[in-house]
Amino acid sequence: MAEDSTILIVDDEAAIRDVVGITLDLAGFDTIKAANARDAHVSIIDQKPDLVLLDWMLPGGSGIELARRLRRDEVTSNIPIIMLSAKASEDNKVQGLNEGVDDYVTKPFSPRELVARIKTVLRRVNAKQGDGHDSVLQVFDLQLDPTSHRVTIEDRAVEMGPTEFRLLKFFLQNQEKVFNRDQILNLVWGANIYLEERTIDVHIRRLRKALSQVKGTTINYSKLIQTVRTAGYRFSIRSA
Amino acid sequence: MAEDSTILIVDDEAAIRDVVGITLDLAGFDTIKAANARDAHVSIIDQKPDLVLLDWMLPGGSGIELARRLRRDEVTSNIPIIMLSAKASEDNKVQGLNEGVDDYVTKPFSPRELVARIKTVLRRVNAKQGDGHDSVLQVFDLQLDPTSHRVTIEDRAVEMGPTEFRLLKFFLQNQEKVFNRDQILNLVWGANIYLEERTIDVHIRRLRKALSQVKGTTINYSKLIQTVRTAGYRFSIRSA
DNA sequence: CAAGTATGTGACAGTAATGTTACCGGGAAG
DNA sequence: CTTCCCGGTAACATTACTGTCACATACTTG
Repeated sequence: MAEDSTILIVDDEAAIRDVVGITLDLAGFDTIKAANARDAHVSIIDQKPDLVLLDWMLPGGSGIELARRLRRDEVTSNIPIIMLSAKASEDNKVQGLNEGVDDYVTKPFSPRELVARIKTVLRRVNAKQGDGHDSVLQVFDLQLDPTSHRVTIEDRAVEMGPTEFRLLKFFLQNQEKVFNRDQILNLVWGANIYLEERTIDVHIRRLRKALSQVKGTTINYSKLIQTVRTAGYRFSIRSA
Repeated sequence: MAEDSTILIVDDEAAIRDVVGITLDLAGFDTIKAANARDAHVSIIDQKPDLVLLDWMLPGGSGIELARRLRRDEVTSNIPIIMLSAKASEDNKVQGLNEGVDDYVTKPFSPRELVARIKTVLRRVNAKQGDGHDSVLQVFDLQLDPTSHRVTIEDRAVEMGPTEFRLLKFFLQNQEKVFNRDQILNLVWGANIYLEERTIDVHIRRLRKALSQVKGTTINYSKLIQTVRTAGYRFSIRSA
């Protein structure tokens, strides 16, 4: 079995992150950590954990909010979520499960219980979908490898910042479809983040610039990112 | 998008109403205001706002009471509600969400956050209704794809401006029927906008020109847009 | 045919949307 | 602590679209 599954731990308290992290390490899981909803969302988009352990109480944006957002976005909608909470209230529980959360664990919990629940959820999910996971995304001679976090054109490395990487990955996974700035913000940056929409234009510019780095290619890869006036941006291999 | 949505602001403090009102005005929303639950209810019935911003604490009838009432009445039950509150307590939040409230914003909040949340809720609500709305519209070898925001004739791209795109989409959805300029103005440009009716003729011209871009087709697609003298325009396939 | 009305067409200027550059502040790395 | 990198923003530059006009053409009516 995939005991080397990666779990993202989202909690604002470092102590909890550490305790849970150690528990899961001992159980043979890989762990990533995030202290707030924004970082969590970035990590999820970026690293595609196999499961998210999500605290109900998060500063600057509740966990339930993030859960809802993850469910809505088709890229992240199949990542299972287990909610962590100090509250034993049935109301919360019902609310959480309604949001598409896979399970609900109340603090305090025993390590053994937590691990058991994680395994149960993973088994259930894996049974549903035989997953070919982080495969390399490719368009013509452009390759993006989520695992090694690397982009190449005709086997030559393309330098870009983390945000441009996530943006490109998003586009590669959602080609031929126009997204307005609002959608891009929500899907690439994450929920509960409030930025100027023009920020996107700048990152689009940076991404196009990065793709133009590699000279002498048959295809102008920066042209694949198309502006659709008043509508947003689109990644399309149809241009000529 | 329809940024001309109308928002009803319900708060007993005039200062808050003003601040929020200005914020939403700047974001391009229309606003109505109410100082208490009764006025709010009247305004909602009367003007059918697209969304209600509702203060938690209201004199003579709490906001949550109003929210509950709105949900119960079938006429108002699908109007989204965002609760405003000075209380940061999670309990309130959970209770609010259980009452069918769509989102919950605690004071103090940044204008940007408020606007973003409103947009998110509106998008979610709008998405629910119009999901079969995104199918490809086709007439002979002319295709208009709302998702990729693209028009093709025999798989070749047709360039046109945003207004021409909307116009063509409108015609494809309403074929064989004559519309006068007034109707076209209202249905394509939107209500409460005043333009010279002749403006439409110009856009019709531009659309016809765009459709003539693609040469060598069996069908002259620009001919499908027909002038009906003294009556308006009609999109009809009965002529080719 | 002439006059009157409706629509086609090309050009123009204001403006909205996007492209581009530069700067600042925060956080990580050393 | 300093340095460097990066993300977000603002300011400026550029592009593309919109709406209107003026004139041309077509149709209608008497």
